[in-house]
Amino acid sequence: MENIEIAGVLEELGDLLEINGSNPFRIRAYRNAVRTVLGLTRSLSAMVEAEEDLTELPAIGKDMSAHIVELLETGELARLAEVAAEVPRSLVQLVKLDGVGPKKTKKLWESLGVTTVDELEKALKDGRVESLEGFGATSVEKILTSIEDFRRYSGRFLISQVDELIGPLLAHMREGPGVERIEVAGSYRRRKETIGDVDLLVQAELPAPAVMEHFTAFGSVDRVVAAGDTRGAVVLRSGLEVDLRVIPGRSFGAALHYFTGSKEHNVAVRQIAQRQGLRVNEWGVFRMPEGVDPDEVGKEEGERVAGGTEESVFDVLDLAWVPPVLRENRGEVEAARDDSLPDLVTLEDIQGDLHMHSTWSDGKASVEEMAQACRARGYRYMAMSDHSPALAMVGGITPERAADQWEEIARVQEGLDGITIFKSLEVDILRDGSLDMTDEVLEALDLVVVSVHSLMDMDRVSMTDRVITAIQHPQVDILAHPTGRLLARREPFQIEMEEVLQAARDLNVAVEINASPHRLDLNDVHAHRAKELGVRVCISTDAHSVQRLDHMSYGVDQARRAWLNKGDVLNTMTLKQMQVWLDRRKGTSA
DNA sequence: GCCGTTTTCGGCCCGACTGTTTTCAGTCG
Repeated sequence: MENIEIAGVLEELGDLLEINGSNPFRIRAYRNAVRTVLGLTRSLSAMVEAEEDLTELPAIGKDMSAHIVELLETGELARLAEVAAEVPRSLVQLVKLDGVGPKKTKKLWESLGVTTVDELEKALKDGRVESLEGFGATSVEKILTSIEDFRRYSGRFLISQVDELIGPLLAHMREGPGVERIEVAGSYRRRKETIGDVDLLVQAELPAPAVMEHFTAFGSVDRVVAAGDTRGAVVLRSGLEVDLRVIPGRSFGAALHYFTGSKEHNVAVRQIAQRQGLRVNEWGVFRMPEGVDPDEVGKEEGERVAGGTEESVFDVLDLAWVPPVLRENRGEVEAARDDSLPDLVTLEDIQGDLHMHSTWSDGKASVEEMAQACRARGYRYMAMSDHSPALAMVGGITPERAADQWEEIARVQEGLDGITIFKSLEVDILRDGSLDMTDEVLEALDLVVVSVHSLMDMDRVSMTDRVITAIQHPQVDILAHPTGRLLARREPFQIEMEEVLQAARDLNVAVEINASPHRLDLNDVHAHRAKELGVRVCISTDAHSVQRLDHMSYGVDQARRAWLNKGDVLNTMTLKQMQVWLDRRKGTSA
C-alpha cells in the first residue's frame, strides 16, 4: 500500500471521527499524521519492512503506528470499519462542501437520513433541509451552489493559471479608493504548485467600505460570497475564489505573515511567541500584562510590540525573516532562530536551460529561434533535447536523423556568439530500462536526458528497477520529470524515489525539477531529499515553444521551496564548470 | 491522539463572517 493511500485512509477516519463528534484534538492528531505521511520521501512499506520505529516520525505515536502497520499487513483498518458502522463513509463527501461542516453533516444525516451529495441535493430541493433547525432558505441556496461548484471545479488551480487570472484584478484593486498597498498572501505567495483560493491583502485606513465595494465591483466577479468591514470573498467567472482582507497600516505586516501561512508555520511561530509571553494574531504582536487571560481580552489588547512590517514580527520574536517559500513548518522556524536559513537559489543564478524541444520533434520553434530566445534570456548554454523515436507520435529523432540535426545545430551555433548549444536528446526509458537510442549516437551527444513516457502503470518495484537501470547507462546525465505526474490530471507513477535518488548520487547523475507548471516534478519534498543526499538538481523548462522558456521561474520557485541554494543546482554552473561536469565520467573511467 | 524548557497529565493557535438558535454556534481560513 502506498503512502498516499495510507494517508487517505487516515484522513477518512479523521473525517468520520469528526462527524461523530470526537475530541477535536484527536481529530487534529489524525490531520497531523496525514501531513507527516504525505511529506515522507520513503515508502512506509519499505520502512516497516526494515523494521524501523514509526513513532520516531513526528505526529506518529503508538496508535498511528499500529494503524499504519495494520494497513500494510492487511490492507484494511479495523478501527475504520468500527467507525464506519456508526457513521456512513459517504458522509465525508458532504463535509467537503462549502458551508457544510461536521456538525451540519451529522444533523443532515441524523434528521433526514442524507448520506450522499446526491441525496443532499434532493433534500435541499424538496424543502426538507430548509425546515431543519439551524438551516434556512439562505443556507439551502448556498449549499446548492457549493454542490454545483463541487461538480464543476473539483480541483485546484495551477499557479500559472492563478498568475494569469489575478493580474487584471490586482490592476483593478490598485486603482481602488484609499488603497495604500496590495499584496497576495496565502499559498500563492508561498509559490505552491496548485492554489485553492487567493488571499488578497489591501492596506487602507479602516473603516473602508469603498475598498470592499470596489473589490466586489470587479468585472470578472461571478458572485459575492461575503462582504464585511474587513473581509470579503468573491468567486471569479473562472471559478477561482478570491478573499480580500482590508488591513490598517499598523497591522499590515502581521496580517501579511498571518495570511501567508502556512497554518502549520503560524502555529509554530505562535508557540514561540507564547513562550515569550507574547500573543501573535493578524493585528500585531502584543505583550500581555501579568495575570491577564488572553481569551478574556480584545484582539488588540496589551502592549503592541510589532505588526507594521513582516520583518518586525519576526524580529520581536528573535527570528530571522523567513522567505515565504519556506513557511511550511519543516524546520524553517528553528533555522530562523539559529540564523541558519539557506541562501536560496534565484532566477538570476540560472546560467542555462538543459531540456527543450524544437520542430525536430514536437516543439513549435526552430533550433535557431530557441537558441536566440535562450541567448536573450542571458543564458550561457542550452541543451537542444528533442525526443527519441519511441515517441513516434511526436516525430522523435531517429539515429539517422540525429546527424542531420547536429548539422543544423552547428550552423546555428556558427551564427551565434555568447551561448553554447549542447547536442542533446530526451531519450525514452523503455520497459526494461534500456534506452531508446543507439550507443553510438548517445556517445556523440554532449548531454543525455532520459525520462519515462510509457507504461506508467508498472508496479513500484519494476518501475524503480527500470529507472535505475536506465541511469546506470554511462552516457546519462539527467533524469527528467522523475515521477511523471501531471498536476490535476495524472498521479505520479509508483516509484521508490529514495532508491532512485541514492542511485543518482552514486552514479553522479542529476535529477530534474521540470519547471513546467503542469509538472513541477520533482516535488519539493523529493528535491529537498536530493539535496540532503548530495544529488545535483537541474531546473529545466522542457519548453516546447519560445514562450515556455519563461517557465524557468516556476522551477526556481519549486527549488526554493525545497531549500536549494545555488550550489545545489546544476545549471547555475558557468559554461566552463558545466563542460567539466559533462566530462566527469571520462576522468573516472580513464 | 500526540507530546514534553508547561514533561507522563493536561494542554493542544486565533479571529471574522454568516445565518439564525435574538446572544451564539458553525464554518472557514
